[in-house]
Amino acid sequence: MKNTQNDATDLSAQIASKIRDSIVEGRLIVNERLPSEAELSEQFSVSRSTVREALKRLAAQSLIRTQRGAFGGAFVNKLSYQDAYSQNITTSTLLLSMNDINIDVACEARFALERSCVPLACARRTEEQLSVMRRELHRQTSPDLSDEEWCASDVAFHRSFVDCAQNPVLAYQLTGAVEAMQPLMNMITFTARSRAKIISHHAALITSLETQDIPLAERTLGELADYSMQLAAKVLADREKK
Amino acid sequence: MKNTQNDATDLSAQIASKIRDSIVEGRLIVNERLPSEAELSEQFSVSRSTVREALKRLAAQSLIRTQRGAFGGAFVNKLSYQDAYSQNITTSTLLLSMNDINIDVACEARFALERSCVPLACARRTEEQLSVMRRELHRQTSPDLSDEEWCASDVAFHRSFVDCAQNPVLAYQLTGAVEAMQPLMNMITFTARSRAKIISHHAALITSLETQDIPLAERTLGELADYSMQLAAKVLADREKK
DNA sequence: GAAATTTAAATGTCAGACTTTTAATTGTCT
DNA sequence: AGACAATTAAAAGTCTGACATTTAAATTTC
Repeated sequence: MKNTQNDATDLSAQIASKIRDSIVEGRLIVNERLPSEAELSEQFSVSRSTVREALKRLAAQSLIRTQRGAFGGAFVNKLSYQDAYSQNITTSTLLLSMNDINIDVACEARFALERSCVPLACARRTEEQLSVMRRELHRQTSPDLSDEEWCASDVAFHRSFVDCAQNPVLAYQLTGAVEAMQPLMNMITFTARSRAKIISHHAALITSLETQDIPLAERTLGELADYSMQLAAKVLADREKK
Repeated sequence: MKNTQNDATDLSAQIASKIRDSIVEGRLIVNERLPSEAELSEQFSVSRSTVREALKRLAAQSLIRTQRGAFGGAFVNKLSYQDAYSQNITTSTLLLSMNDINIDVACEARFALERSCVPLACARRTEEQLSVMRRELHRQTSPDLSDEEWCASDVAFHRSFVDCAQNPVLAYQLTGAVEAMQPLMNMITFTARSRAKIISHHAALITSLETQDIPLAERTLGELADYSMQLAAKVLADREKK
C-alpha cells in the first residue's frame, strides 16, 4: 500500500501524496505539527508556492488544518465523524449524479443497506429513539407539508432508524449512503396517496422496532424499496410521455 | 443546501467552496471547462496564486482535472467509481484509525453491512463469481501463506461475495467499508487454528450461495463476526499481559 | 503582579517573470 | 492535394520576492 498517485504528475501533487502517505501510514500522528512552509520548501527543494498548493490539497481532504501566527503551522487533523460525513456525502452524491445510475439500482442499494441494521436496531432501540421516529411520522401526516419538508422528515426518520442500531461506524456508512441518495429520491414528487402509503410503511417499521420483530422490519423495508421503484418508474414514464 | 463551508476562512477556501457548489448543484456540468486561472483571478478579484490554491483543493477531491497547454484548463471531472472508492477508503480508514474505534464496534458494523447483500447475492450469484470465491478459499488453505497474503485473500473473498449482489452502488459502499476496516483486521495475527476456523466459515458462505440459502449465509456472517471479535479480544488481552 | 506593548514566526495574499506543455495554425515539400 | 515540419499562442506549472495579517510568547510598564 504505497504511493497512491505520484507518477508523472505535478510537483505539488507528488508532495501532497508523500505527506498523505505519511499520515495514512502513521508516521505523522494526530495533532503533530508539520514543518513550516519555508522548511518544507527546503526539504523538497521547491518553492513555497508549490508547497502551499500541496498543503491546500491535503486541507481539502481534512487531513491537515492550518493555523496562522507564531507557533502556528499545519497540523495533522483528527478526522471527525462530521468531516468524514460531509466528504462521504459529497463524493457519493456526485458519483450518483454523474454516472446516470439507474434509479432502481439506487433504491435497491439504499434499502439493502438499511436492512443491515435491522437486527441491531430491534435489539437496542431506546424509548427515546422510538419517540423521535413517532414524532417524524406524525409530522408526515400533516397535509400542508411541502415536498422539501416531507423529504427532510423522511431522511430524519430513516436516520433515527439507523441510530437505533447504536453503532457509530454503521451509522457513518449508512447515513452517508442514505443522504447521498436523497437527490435521486427528490425526483419523485409525492402525491397525497403515495405519502399515505409510505406513512403506513413507516408505521409498520416503528411497530417492528417496538415488538422487536426482525422479519416484519425486513419485509417492510423491502416493500418500501419496491414502492419507491414503482413511484420512480411512474415519474419516468410520465416524463417520457411529454 | 448552500455554502458548505465559507465563512471566516481563507479566500482560496471560499473560492473553492463557491466553485464546488456550482458543480454539486449542477450549474457546471461534467467536462465543462472552467475559465482560465487568469480569468478566474479577475472574476474573483484575487491573485492567480489564490485561484490556483482554490483549484488544487478541488483537484484533491477529484472534482476537476487540469490540462496544460493551449486549449487546456480546468475541466469538471466525471467522478469515476475508482476515484470515489479511493477517496472513500482514505477517509474511512483515517476515521477509524484516528478515533480509537472499539474493534467490536468495527467488526459488528462490517459484518452487518455485508449482511445487507445476502438476499441479492444468493439470488444473483453467477458461476464465475462462485469460482473466484472457491479459488480464494483454496489459496487460503495453503499453510505457507504470509499474514499479508492471507489478509489480501480474505479481502478478495469478501469483495467477490459483495460482487455477487450485482449492484454497483451497493458494491461501492460495501467495498469501501470492508477495505477501510482491513487495517484493524490486520492487527489480528492469524494462527493456523484460527485460519482453519475462518476457512470453514468461508466454505459455508460459498455453500449458502450455491444453494441460495439466505439464513445460512446470515448465520455464517454472524459467526464470522463473533469469531473475529473473540480473536481481537485475545490479541488485546495478550498485549495487556506484556 | 497584572495589564499593555513589542516582537518574531507563521500563514495568507499579491505581482510579475519564467518554464513547459500542447494543440492549432502555418509553411514547405513531394 | 496531402503529408510532414516548424511556428505560435494559450494555458498551466514553477519560482522569487515582497508585503499583510494573525497570533502567542516575551518584554515592558505601571
